[in-house]
Amino acid sequence: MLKDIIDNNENYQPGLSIDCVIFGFHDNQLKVLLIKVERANKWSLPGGFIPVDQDIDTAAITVLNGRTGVEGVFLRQFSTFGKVKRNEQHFDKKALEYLQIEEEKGKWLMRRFVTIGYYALVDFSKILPNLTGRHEIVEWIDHKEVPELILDHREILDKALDTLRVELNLMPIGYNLLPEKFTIPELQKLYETILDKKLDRRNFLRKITNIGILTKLDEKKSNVAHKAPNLYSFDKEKYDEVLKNGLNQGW
Amino acid sequence: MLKDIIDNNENYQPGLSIDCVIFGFHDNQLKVLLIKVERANKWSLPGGFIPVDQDIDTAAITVLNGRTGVEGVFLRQFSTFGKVKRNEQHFDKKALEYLQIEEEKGKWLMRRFVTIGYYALVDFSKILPNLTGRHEIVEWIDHKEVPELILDHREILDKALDTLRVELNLMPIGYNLLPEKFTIPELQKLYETILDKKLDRRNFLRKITNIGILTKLDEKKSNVAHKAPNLYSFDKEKYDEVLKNGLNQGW
DNA sequence: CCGTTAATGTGTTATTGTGACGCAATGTAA
DNA sequence: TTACATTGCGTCACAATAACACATTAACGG
Repeated sequence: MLKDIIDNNENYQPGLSIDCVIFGFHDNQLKVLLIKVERANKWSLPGGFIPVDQDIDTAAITVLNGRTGVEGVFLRQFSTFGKVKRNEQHFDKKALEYLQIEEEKGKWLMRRFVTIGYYALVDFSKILPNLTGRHEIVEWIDHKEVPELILDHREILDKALDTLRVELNLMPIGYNLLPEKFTIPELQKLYETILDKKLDRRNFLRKITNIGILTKLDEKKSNVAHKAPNLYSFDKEKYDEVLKNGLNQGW
Repeated sequence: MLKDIIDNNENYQPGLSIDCVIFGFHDNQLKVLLIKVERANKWSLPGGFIPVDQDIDTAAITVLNGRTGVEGVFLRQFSTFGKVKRNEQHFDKKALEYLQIEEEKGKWLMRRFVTIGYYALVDFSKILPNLTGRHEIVEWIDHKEVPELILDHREILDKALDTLRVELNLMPIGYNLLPEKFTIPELQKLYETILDKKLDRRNFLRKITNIGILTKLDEKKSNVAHKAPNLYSFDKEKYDEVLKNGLNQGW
């Protein structure tokens, strides 16, 4: 796969790549989709290169799709990373040998790569991790327990999380991370997890319902301990409206 | 200049550039620094290429510095633009001929360029426009009267302005756009101009002073019609604190 | 079968923030 | 001196928010 790209490197944007931070929510944890290639001992963000005949946004969708299979999800460019030494010594001679890439062609990989960071919000329940079979492991990992990552991927992940926290105040986020039907406590847990702080149940309910994007369903969650919470869904139409205009007006 | 870069194109990041949207405030107008090269009939944002041995943020500072001469100003990356056709047919044969660039070397320029957008907030009074002398015109232009721009520079400018409007709600902006001493009405005009809407004088005063980043000086503006307004300055220390923590907490 | 337990749903109150506006103070110009 | 535009300060009603009290529900253990 990588070899194919290198061998036809004139078909790809040189010195430029895309890395995706894919967020999901499960078991009251904010998870990140990470991959590990067979030979490596560090994890990395799913990423890819940019065909010269594709918009960068399209290339990002391709990367996301290749890993998750889902379409039409929330995907947003958040920052571009280009420190001089960010991928220095990442592909050394040994690595090139292993990948069966000729030294001459390998030079394409050795230069400084600038990478464009995208973050995605996906419905955890709709994603099959490890759909691979190729020489890599794909796994959802709690954002608080992310192991050492290659290159500057840790920095990229942190920046994505920062951006997500800011955006949480500007737009309704839950829609993309939760299944169609969900409970208010679940939504609150999501907010608490992202913001890493406790919120008051009752005030949260009032605030979130006042936005006017939730539809209370005539249905309760079953098979739960204690009182069964009511189910809600997002009102897509009003949701899109709020998404367009933003939440906080400020001035 | 451009010829030098092309002739030594192996020293620059291929297919990647930087464009800066430089904002200034003067005469109650939000101005943008634009340039026009001699032969062209359209204006463009100041931009440049990225030396392979420079961080992209450093390269952006270089671009800004080359145009304005100021240092240590607010400069922030806001988005990266990479549509396939964004610079199609920008450098045609005629242009290359005019620039005395060989056709072979010119190919470096002909591919799709991805550009990283930065926006800067500078103190208008400290900038000398048209410090050039080279074959280009540098000019401050009211953001409401920006003429047709090359490529997708209009889109880049619009996005910068959108970002600025959002950031205005998240952090204190005025510090970078106004001279050291300023009046509340001036600051209000700045906000009104950026947001393109009228604000109530009295509520604005209350809100802006409550942030706690302004120091009321024992000095009034002189030589003005009507009542002389008081002068203020930013309390750098508190300003930095607020800048770090943000304004609106949200949740 | 019933009381315990740990959740959810609903309501109350005090405080703060915001929008809309009144009015006096100030300095320029006629 | 007066008219006038602009600044500075204050008031009021209302909305938003934080903190908290209490009733309701359903599983579970005895």
